[in-house]
Amino acid sequence: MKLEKITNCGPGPRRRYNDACGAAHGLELVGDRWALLVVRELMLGPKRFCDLKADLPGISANVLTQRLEELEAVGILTRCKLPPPASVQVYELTPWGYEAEPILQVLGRWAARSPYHDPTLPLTETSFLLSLRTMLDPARAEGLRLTVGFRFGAQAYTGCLGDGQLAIRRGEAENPDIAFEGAVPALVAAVYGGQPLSELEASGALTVTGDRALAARFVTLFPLPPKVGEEG
Amino acid sequence: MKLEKITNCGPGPRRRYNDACGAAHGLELVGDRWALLVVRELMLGPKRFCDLKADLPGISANVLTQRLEELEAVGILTRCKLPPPASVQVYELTPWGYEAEPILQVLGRWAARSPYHDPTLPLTETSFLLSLRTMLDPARAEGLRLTVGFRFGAQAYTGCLGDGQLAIRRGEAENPDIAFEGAVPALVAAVYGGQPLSELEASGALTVTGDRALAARFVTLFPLPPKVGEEG
DNA sequence: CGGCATCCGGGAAGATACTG
DNA sequence: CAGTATCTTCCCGGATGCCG
Repeated sequence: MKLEKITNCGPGPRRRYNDACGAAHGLELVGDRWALLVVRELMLGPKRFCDLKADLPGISANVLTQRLEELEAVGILTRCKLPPPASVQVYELTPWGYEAEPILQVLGRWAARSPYHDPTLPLTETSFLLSLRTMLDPARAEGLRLTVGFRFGAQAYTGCLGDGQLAIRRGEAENPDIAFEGAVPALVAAVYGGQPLSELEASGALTVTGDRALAARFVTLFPLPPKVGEEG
Repeated sequence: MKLEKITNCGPGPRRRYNDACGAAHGLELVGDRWALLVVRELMLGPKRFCDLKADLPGISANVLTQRLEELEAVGILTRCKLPPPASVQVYELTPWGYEAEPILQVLGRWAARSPYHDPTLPLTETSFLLSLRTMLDPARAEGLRLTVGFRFGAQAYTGCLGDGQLAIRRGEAENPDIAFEGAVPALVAAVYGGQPLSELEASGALTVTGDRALAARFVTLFPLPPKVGEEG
């Protein structure tokens, strides 16, 4: 039963598009419901089944199982065991899987202009950090080099800004120029809501350490595109 | 019943992702089966229902109706009547809808590296011409300015290459530097298969007019990305 | 003929319970 | 924790028919 699934890579003949267009093939690869969001959640590094399930509220275990099988069968991710003593099974994107990030970026940038986009919905740590990479304005970041630490509860991330790009990895920053600690919605308010850092700190939602003027500038580097109908 | 559909824009609550991530919202907008391919087929200008259905082999009339309703409800396309004497109803992308082209490009470029991509499947005129825009290598086109005519049976298209970009519109070219006439697969063979124009002309599959040396250079401007596993 | 509604079968998605 | 089994619901795709 599992062997059958692996041998027919991708959807059955019924669900193929029979179209040489690359975009059509892309939809066969990651166009199934939840598939691209699974890829998104793995974009900052491997995760285990339960964390994926927790970070994709609404997905059911059997659908997640099926998507992971399909994405593995076509070479977008691999199932691997962490070395002892962890020895847990995790799912990790292949190099080609990591190359899917521009899909998330272009789709996200375009959809952010939608009148029906609701930015008040919940956001995972991964998708917030990826959104920073997406929305970073290279012009505003011109000539700026810095290391930034993020801490959301237990998990820490490190961002390195330079050459108009923002690299992000899991783990504590070594000697960050600035660091943020708090929940995702607080950082969203600062970066996308334009709420002053001082207010968020006063309310206890966010803790900022390091060069505070630099932090205030950092959160302005990520302009949202104008909504449809507004000038732009 | 139709009003219900229009008032709940996008999928029902069950099928929403409940995720503020732009990519997730993008999937709610164009993530349904066939939706993005409908957008693709409209990318070079408005089309009528029957032509859409013919250009998307496999889609059924009711699904096409449903996708057109949904895409109209969220503002990606509009249903409009051509002026008399044509007076036919056509579907046309909104300006925001046309801005979805980079999604097709990024998805297509990424999926072209897939080991399972089958370039021998049929390709519509629209998706072939869009693929030229996608795959154009600005470095190879450096300093090149030309007008190119395409004719596939009844329909003609005009391409304008300049500044490392290729603009394409429907209609006969005025004074093209080069022109191709034939079926899509013949042009595919020339551009992506590396088959010499002379061979294709000898077999009668393709007719080339204008500056033949320029035509031979033109078809080399669209390199395919390396497959996964090959260097690149 | 173009556009759309209706009905039906198959299959994918979703929810829940259960197992190694 | 990492899935599997089962059941239900809903969507997709095909066929048919209505109506302008």
